[in-house]
Amino acid sequence: MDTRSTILNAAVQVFSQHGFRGSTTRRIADAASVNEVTIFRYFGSKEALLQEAIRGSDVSAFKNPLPAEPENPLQELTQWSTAVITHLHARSSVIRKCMGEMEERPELSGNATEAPIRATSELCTYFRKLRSRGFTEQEFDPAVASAMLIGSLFHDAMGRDMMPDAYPKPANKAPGKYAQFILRALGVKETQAAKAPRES
Amino acid sequence: MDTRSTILNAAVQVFSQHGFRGSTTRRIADAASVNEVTIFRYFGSKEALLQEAIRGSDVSAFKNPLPAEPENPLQELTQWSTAVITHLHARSSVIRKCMGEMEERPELSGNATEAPIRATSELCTYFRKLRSRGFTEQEFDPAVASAMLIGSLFHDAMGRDMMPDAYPKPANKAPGKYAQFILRALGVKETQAAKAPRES
DNA sequence: GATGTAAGCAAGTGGCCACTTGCATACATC
DNA sequence: GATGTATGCAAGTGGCCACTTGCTTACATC
Repeated sequence: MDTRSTILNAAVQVFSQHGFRGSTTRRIADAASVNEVTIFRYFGSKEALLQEAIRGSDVSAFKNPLPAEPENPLQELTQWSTAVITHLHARSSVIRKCMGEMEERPELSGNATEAPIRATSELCTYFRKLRSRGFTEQEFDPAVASAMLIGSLFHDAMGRDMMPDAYPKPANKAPGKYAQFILRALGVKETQAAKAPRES
Repeated sequence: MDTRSTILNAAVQVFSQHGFRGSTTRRIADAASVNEVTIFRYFGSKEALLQEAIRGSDVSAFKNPLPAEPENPLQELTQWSTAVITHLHARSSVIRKCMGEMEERPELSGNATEAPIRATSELCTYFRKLRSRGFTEQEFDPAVASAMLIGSLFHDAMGRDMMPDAYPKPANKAPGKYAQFILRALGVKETQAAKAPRES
């Protein structure tokens, strides 16, 4: 890996542990096993380095689309939720730091909102499709359903480490339970969702 | 108000804007309109001041109990959710900072987890009571239901300011919609919940 | 072997920070 | 009027920080 990317990776790692003010150029240099001066030669300033490091990091790069045509809602939604929660949990430190610093330094983590917004709207169209394809038997507001699922996944990914008793166990089954709960509220038939895996 | 509490309040306010490292004693002194030296005379160190300020602040003091005996689930849950979301939203800056700094400085915001844990378990027993009193017509896991409602409220309170389009509108109706959605998944009769307000 | 480039190293600069010290002022209580 | 207490003010100390400068080393390419 070349020096530039080494520094960028180290910067993200240090930032996720210490935040902006705690990410001293010395610490980043040490983490990258690079001379401190090299940082300034490449990026000019700490500000510029961290901006590039975080905006360029994969914090906001979540690519795990829901199927365009729903076939087995429970399975599809469980899989998607699991992917989302895994993604969020793996990045929980950076996300927490970004949330804490966003008001003070919006230019740093400004793009952190893109991913959740996209995920929510993606989920929303999936729910609408469930309805138009006749999977649901209840009236519901897709915006509410998607905000709630995202909220549950987010909350779980951020908080479970600190307060494990506040969430359903075991952790790896939780995404499926959230998905199932949502589908029940939409009136998606249990059988249809439960049987399908055997067919495949 | 006496000098001591003035300083404590100023400390919380500065912390909520700048985090621990950004809360310089000079800034706190200015915010409290007090000489910087006075801070050290009262608290000895910045660390001690912020610890007392945050642990003593009402971040974790949420007192808004659910009724011991459910009568009108939708109304009760809506009211409770509204109170929770209002409380969280009013303190969102401090909460975000605490979340970001908790790993690095657990002694500072260590008690921040108490409130959500208590709220979740309170909610959980309320849901159990709904079931044992025959309000529900579906099987459900109360732990999942409560984690999801808390998650939705938390996510809304933390994120709506930054990405208003990812949440149901209008904001003041959202808590009721979350509550209603949950109750629907539990199979609590719509009529019973919807009519009740007119009876009172 | 000359030249260019990437990186290290040592030292320094000015600024902010937590915290200390010594002294002055105001006020209240005896 | 003396004493104690709460606070302000000015100055300083040592440390860390972002950032700069000047020089050196290592390597690759011509």
